[in-house]
Amino acid sequence: MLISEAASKSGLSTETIRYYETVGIVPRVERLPNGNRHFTTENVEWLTLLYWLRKTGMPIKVMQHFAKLYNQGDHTIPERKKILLEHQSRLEERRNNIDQCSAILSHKLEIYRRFES
Amino acid sequence: MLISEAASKSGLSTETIRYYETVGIVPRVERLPNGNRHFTTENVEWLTLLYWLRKTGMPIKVMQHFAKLYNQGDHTIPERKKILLEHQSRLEERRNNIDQCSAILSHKLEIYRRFES
DNA sequence: CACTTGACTTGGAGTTACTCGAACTTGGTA
DNA sequence: TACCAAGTTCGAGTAACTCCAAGTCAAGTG
Repeated sequence: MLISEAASKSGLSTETIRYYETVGIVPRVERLPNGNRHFTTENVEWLTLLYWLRKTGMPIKVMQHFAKLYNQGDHTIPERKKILLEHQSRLEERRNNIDQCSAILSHKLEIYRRFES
Repeated sequence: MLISEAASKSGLSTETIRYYETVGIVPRVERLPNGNRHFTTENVEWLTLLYWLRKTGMPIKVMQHFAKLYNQGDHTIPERKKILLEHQSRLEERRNNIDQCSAILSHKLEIYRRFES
C-alpha cells in the first residue's frame, strides 16, 4: 500500500512517517517503479506500535534504541522488554498526573459554580 | 519569597517561571531593591495551577487566553469555566490513550515472556 | 493530445515549549 | 578582600513535528 493508506491505518500522518524514516525508527521500505514508498502490513503494525508509544510520550531517542534492538533480532528481547516495562511505569505516572489535575480542575469548577448562581 | 522557592513550591523550574513571565501567563511580580523577583503565596498558587495544566498538556496559547481572562476579573468566569471543562475532556481522552497503550504493551510483553522461557 | 487533478517525492524553514550558557550584579561568609 | 551562591537578561540550542515550495508522475476529461 501507499503512504497515505499506511498513514490512515497506523494513525500517523504521512509527514510523520517520512520523518520517522529519516530518523531511523521506520525501515526504508521498498519503492515502486515511480519512487513511491510501498508498505506491507507488517510495516503498518510497526507504525501502529510507534504511534501508540509516541502518543503516550515515549521520546524518539528511546524509540530509536528500540528500533535498533528490533532489527538485531530475537536475542535483544530482554532489553526490549525492559524498555516497554519502563514505559509502562511512565504511563502509570502519567495517569496519576491526570487524576491529580482532574481533581484540581473539579475543585476549581466547583468554586466557579458558586459564582455563577 | 524568591524565585527558587516559588519554583520548588510550584513544581516549575526557575527558567520556566521566567519564560512564563515573558509569554505573559505569569504576572510581572514585584521586585526587591536588588532587582530580584518577589513572589507571594497567591503567585505560587497561580504557578501551581499552571504547572498542572501544562503537565497535562494544555498549550501555552490556551493558558495565555486563560490568564488574560483571569486578569479581567470575575465576569470572565463563564469563559474560564469553559476552558477548564474542555481541558477536563482532553484529560479523559488522554486517559483512554494511556489505557489503550497499556493494553498493547501488556500484550507485547506477554509475547516476549514466551520467548524468554 | 493538452490539461487538470491529486498523490507522491525531497529539502528546508517554521513552531512550540522549553532549556542551557554566557556574562553580569548582588549579598553574605571566611 | 576574595569568593561563592543565587539572582538577572539575552540569545542560542533542542525535540518532534509541521508546513511549504517545487517538482514528478499516473489517471481522467474535453
